[in-house]
Amino acid sequence: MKIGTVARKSGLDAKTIRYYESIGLVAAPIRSENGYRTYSERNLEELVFLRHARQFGFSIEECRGLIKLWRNPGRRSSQVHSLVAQKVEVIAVRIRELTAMKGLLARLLKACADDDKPDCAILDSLVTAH
Amino acid sequence: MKIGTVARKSGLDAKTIRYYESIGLVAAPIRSENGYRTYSERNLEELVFLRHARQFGFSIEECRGLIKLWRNPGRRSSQVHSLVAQKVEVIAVRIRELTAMKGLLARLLKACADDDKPDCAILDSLVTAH
DNA sequence: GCTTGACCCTATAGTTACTATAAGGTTTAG
DNA sequence: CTAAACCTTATAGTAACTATAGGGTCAAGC
Repeated sequence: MKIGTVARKSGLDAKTIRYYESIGLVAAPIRSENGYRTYSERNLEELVFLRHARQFGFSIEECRGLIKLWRNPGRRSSQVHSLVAQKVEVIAVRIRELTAMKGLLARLLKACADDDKPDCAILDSLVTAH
Repeated sequence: MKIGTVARKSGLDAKTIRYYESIGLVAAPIRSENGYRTYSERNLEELVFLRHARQFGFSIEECRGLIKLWRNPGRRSSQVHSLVAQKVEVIAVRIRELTAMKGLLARLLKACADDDKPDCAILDSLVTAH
């Protein structure tokens, strides 16, 4: 399989795949005579794994850890559980932050006249406190 | 006021203030004889405005627009209203995305045995589909 | 007069996770 | 034979800082 094919099958961009290789997140695949990267099914599987992990919000460095666990038969499922539980907590915090932000902005929106005059409660709020 | 003082008063880091100046987001303040930046109350007000706008999730470029509006007596409050309404929508989308992510991860957490054995439903899910 | 510590300055590189660009080589369909 | 669709590398750009190196300034205390 050439890079375009694994790109389509894995759902990752070819450039992203080369990038992952350049930072050592995935092993370099073998090359065909003309220098093209040639991927195996196992390579593809790894890329799919990475796409999913990234979609779940894991950073590249966290993905490194996940792959290590995945490749390690001596792992304990509790290790994975703990990683994911932590991630859920981080996401929950971010959601709370964004919800608060949205609430404040929505309040400002209501206070703003939304007309042709320059007076604007939103700008006023930004100058003073929130 | 020297940079350390406006930093404390505005809630921005001194480095951030220099950075904002370097990208032209705020005007360069006058310098004292020894080359130190000297800030006026108006400078401080602008930095406070920026901190608030950034906290509300506006990008640097959006902040540029907000400051322009703020400084423009011929503005219409509807212009500001529209900018903020758009931002609220973006935040709402992000919250929905994160909520979906969190839901999926929480489901995986429940499926994982969380014990000393290597078998892990989370890793399995990452390999196949989500 | 000298040191110490808290300031201030600039310039440059690093961060995250790609994305874009330049400038080329290869393969395949018509 | 050529044009499109691939593939290659190396380098720079993105957002919004943050860190580092390597220095200058200033006030207080001995």
